[in-house]
Amino acid sequence: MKTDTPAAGAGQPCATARRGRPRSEAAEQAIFTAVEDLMAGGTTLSELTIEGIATAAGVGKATIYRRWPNKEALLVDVVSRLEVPMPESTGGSARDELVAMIDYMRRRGLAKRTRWVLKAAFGQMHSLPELHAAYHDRVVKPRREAALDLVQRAIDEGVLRADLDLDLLGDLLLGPILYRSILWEDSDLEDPELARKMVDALLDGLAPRPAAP
Amino acid sequence: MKTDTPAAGAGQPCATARRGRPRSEAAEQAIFTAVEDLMAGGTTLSELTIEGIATAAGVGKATIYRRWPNKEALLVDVVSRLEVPMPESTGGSARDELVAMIDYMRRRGLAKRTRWVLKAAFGQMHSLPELHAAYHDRVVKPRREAALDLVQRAIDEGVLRADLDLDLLGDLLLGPILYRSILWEDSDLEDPELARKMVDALLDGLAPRPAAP
Amino acid sequence: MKTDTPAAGAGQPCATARRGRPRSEAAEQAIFTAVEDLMAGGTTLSELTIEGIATAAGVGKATIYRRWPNKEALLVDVVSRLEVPMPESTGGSARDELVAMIDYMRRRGLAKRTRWVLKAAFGQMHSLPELHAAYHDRVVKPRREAALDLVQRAIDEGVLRADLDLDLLGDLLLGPILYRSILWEDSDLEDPELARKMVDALLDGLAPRPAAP
Amino acid sequence: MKTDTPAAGAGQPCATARRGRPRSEAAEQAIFTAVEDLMAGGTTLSELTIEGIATAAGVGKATIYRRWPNKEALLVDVVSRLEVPMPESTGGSARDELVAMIDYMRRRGLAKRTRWVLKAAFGQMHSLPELHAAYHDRVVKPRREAALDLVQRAIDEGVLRADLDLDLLGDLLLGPILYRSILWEDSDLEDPELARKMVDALLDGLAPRPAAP
DNA sequence: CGATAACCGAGACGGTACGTCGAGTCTTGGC
DNA sequence: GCCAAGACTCGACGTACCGTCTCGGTTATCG
Repeated sequence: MKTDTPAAGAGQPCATARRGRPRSEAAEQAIFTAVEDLMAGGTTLSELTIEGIATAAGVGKATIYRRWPNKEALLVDVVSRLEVPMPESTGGSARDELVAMIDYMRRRGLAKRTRWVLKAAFGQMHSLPELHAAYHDRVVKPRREAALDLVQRAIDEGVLRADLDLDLLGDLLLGPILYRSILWEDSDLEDPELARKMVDALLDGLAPRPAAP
Repeated sequence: MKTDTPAAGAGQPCATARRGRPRSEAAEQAIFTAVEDLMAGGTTLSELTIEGIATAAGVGKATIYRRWPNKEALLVDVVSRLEVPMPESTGGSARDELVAMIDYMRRRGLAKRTRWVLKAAFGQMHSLPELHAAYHDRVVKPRREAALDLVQRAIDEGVLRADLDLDLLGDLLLGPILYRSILWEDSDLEDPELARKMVDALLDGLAPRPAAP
Repeated sequence: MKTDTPAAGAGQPCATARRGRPRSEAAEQAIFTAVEDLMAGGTTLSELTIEGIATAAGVGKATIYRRWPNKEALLVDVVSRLEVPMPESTGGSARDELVAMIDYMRRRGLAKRTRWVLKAAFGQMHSLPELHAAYHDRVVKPRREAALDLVQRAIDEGVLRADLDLDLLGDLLLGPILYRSILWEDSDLEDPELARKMVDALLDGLAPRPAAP
Repeated sequence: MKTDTPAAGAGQPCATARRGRPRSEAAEQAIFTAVEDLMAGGTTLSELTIEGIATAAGVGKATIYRRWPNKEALLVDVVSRLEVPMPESTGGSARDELVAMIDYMRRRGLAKRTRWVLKAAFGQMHSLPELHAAYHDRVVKPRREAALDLVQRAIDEGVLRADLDLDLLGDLLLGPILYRSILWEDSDLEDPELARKMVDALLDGLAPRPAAP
């Protein structure tokens, strides 16, 4: 997803020639890099200051405030940038793709560079409703829709039951892995078979099966 | 959970009578009430200042700092006070108790006065690492242990499969409801049958069953 | 006083035709007018910003900086432009011309459009040392020289005593009216006879004369 | 003149016990000293920043802003503090006292530590009308009144003519020395006989006297 | 019962970061 | 090469809180 102007989700190409010096692409890049470096370097969110970012990026504070109204808005964009796209459909079976999607989320939760983003996304976001909404629109909703599309396909292919609510199915499948990603430590995500185990268990059911006849 | 002395988990009973004026119980109560009121009134964690709390409580700042070393410590206590205990075991079937536990979490997510705690716990708390850790130790972990005890009992009773990892079972059962509590809107929790539907679906499995022979 | 090129006292006539678009006379005029309007409108020197001038003049900041290196230099030119020349010698008696000179200063102190210059000259300019120095060289000094020339002529004509220091005489004559112009309110300058009264009193002496024999 | 609270000219002793920690006398002193040191050390008024003062005084910015609303207000107080009282009446002849008063102003204009104050007083003051008024009330007016009292006494003693306007006499006597103090360089004030010369010239008159019969 | 000690509210203290504004410079597209 | 517009870095502005520290005053226990 390309987003020319970082602040607005729906960037209008702005055919009418804008006047004045254009915003520096380099400065923007430097700001993003500075935030990522600081966070990757152990700075906590509450220690992360605009002044610190500006200094680290070699940029004036005004250059930051020209682009984002406050720290949170900047973080939303940093987060959006870091969120890598979900894997394309492999064309495999719906069951395999469910495993792939959950495994992608597991790996996303492990990625060192983006892990703090995930935590922050479910964190600071709530402080600023409109920004939380923006993040929701740009990151959460598309993913959930993709996930629900996949769930629907699984139903169509007979991999999932058709008698259950679509939302319920989605939450039952995604809730556990997201819960682990956000709340628990990395160690809980390290098992490479985790996604498959989850799908297997969910599809087969958690109750013991009577012995097959 | 004992919380006699608010400052620390391990309160010294202080049998040796201390001299001087004792700390005012009323001031303490006013502080707690002020924080709860502010948070319930829409204040976010990052907007919540010690000065604001002191003013709202009609209390001097020093009176707060005399009891807690910093904002995080105060919040840990506020949160601990609000978290109501999980329901006692009803002695019913393990399946019913699983439903009861999940339903308790659903209702907890709906409770107006404490909802901010839940959201903050998974959200804003990440920016206050000590608060997050303390909350985890004092609230999350005991509950998870209680939940896992229940899961183990369900396994023993033959309600849940014995061939699955205990942690995995816990996450598959609790992840979806917590995910909904934290991330989505209240409307997603309003269905009183939600807990039962989840347990039914999880136990029976999400895959279609072949027609019974 | 020549002020052909506004940027510096010593303007190069630039006979060699310079290439490119010539500087806009209109822009320059707009800048001068904007400064005068702003100052006449109550803006103080410290409130007077280059950005404000540029906006008021409908001009880019660079257009200002292309002509003057800084705010002080611009103000020197604005002030120089406003200072109207002293009246030519009327060829009358030295005493009449002294009265005329002092009366000119009185009227100058009353002129609405330029009064701020006078106040600023003795006041706010001290905070902008270069402006103050330049104003001194280009406005104050020539006038003082003209005044001292007149004083010398008065001595030669026997109107003023020859046994006094020239500078002292100048200050005794000019000090009072300038003092009033700068420090006191306009009302103190409204008496049209003020200049004559001053000269009469100064020449006759402030001490009572013994009754003429 | 003692002024307990520096901000207000007419300090009410505040019999009603004020609560909270009282303002630090030491901090106030440090601020005054810092300003005086900076100015004496060559800092110009426009280079004088609140942050610089705070740093030099080892004081937080808020401690300054708690006392004065802005830089100018602070300067008014600094200036008022530095203005030394006029010399007491010596009981000598009115003519000698006139000389003494003018000589006091000459020396004041020479005093290194306070010279900048004089310049600033007639400078920045105009920018902020109400502060200019305050300075006028607390410094200028009392002095002018003292001067006019002296002039009146001189009239009564027959040292000055009775047929001239009191204000006019005051300006003719004080204008020249103030004019020199404010506008010209130090060199013009160095002659220790200057005050006497001025009074002599003014009283005797600037016009040549016919030879006494 | 008076001394002593720890509490209380209020609010000033030295700091740090905030978000804004202006200075003086640079970079667009257009004339 | 000038023009308007507006971005750039830099640094000061005045505000808000932090966590600490006096103030005058209150309420306990101890001697």
